[in-house]
Amino acid sequence: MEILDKLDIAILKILQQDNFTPQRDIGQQVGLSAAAVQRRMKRMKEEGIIQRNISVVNREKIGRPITLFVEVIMESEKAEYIDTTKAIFRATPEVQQCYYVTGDADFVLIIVVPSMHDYELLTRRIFFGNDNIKHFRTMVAMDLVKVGLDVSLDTILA
Amino acid sequence: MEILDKLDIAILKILQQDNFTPQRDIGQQVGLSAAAVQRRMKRMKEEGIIQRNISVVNREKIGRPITLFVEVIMESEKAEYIDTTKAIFRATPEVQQCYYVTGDADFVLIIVVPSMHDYELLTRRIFFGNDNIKHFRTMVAMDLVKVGLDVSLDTILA
DNA sequence: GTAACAAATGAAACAAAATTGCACAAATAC
DNA sequence: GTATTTGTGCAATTTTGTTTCATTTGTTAC
Repeated sequence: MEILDKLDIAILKILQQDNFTPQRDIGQQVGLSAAAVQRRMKRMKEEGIIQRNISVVNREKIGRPITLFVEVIMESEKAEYIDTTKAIFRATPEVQQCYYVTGDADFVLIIVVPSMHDYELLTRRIFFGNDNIKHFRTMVAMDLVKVGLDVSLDTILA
Repeated sequence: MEILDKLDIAILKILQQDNFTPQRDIGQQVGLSAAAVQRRMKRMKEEGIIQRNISVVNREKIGRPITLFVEVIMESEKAEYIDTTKAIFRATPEVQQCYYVTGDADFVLIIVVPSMHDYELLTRRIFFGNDNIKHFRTMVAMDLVKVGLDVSLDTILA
């Protein structure tokens, strides 16, 4: 099976909000037994529909209050250089998210650091230390209006 | 208590990767009993250090393969207009993330949709339908190089 | 229509994990 | 020094997750 039915989606909606919800409670909400919920969760995990199960840590409370947006423009878009740069971003813990994009920029990064000073040091390491980077443009987040990895599950028919 | 010690951080590191790890296993890895792990998890949850516990759903597998970056520039930065716009973005399920930023743009959005056509329809609703939006600039993600909400916990002393 | 089959389910038994109570040890306050 | 607070491990208890199995549901073949 590869397709999701309404029950799967109802389960995912709950797990996307709180994956510590007991299977019994989920079952009650969606109209299934706990065993059925458990089997569906297992299947969706195996099929990769549920990618990960994680705790989200509050960045402010642990001393990383600065969130930054960075657009990176490369000198050359040769696959080799791009791949090297991807690997660097992937390996840098302060880079929370990295997207390779079309449009005005080549990469878009979300960076989380303790202070602007730390960001400055980071730029020296990962931007100025990389000859293939032509230019980068930084924006500082003032308000984390909405942060999550939720996917809207409303209009799914599949 | 408000401060995190080394054990808390070790626990968070594990939970950030996989919050289904049994407390017993966590305890073994960090050198605590399961009960102690459980108490620390409870405390961190209550203090908001652990913000949420969630499942991450694979966007491709459920028919939402398009990820977009949008920079939004407002006509006016009056608090009233900004707040209204924040509320709209917050309430739009396709808007997965929204940051209010300084710099060239006012908002940065990450949007997840089934197709470019759906994006076009969305832009009509949330951008063209909003007089306070002067301009927006879209970039299309070709590769989700790194996606997560992880916060680097390496250099914490606190 | 009905027989045969496959897939998914619920209930119950079972296993594993989380939670709580309690006594004790370390650190802090007085 | 003693009292107090805080955190701990262990063990008992409770809750949750997992497996088993008989039944139901839905489908296909005849």
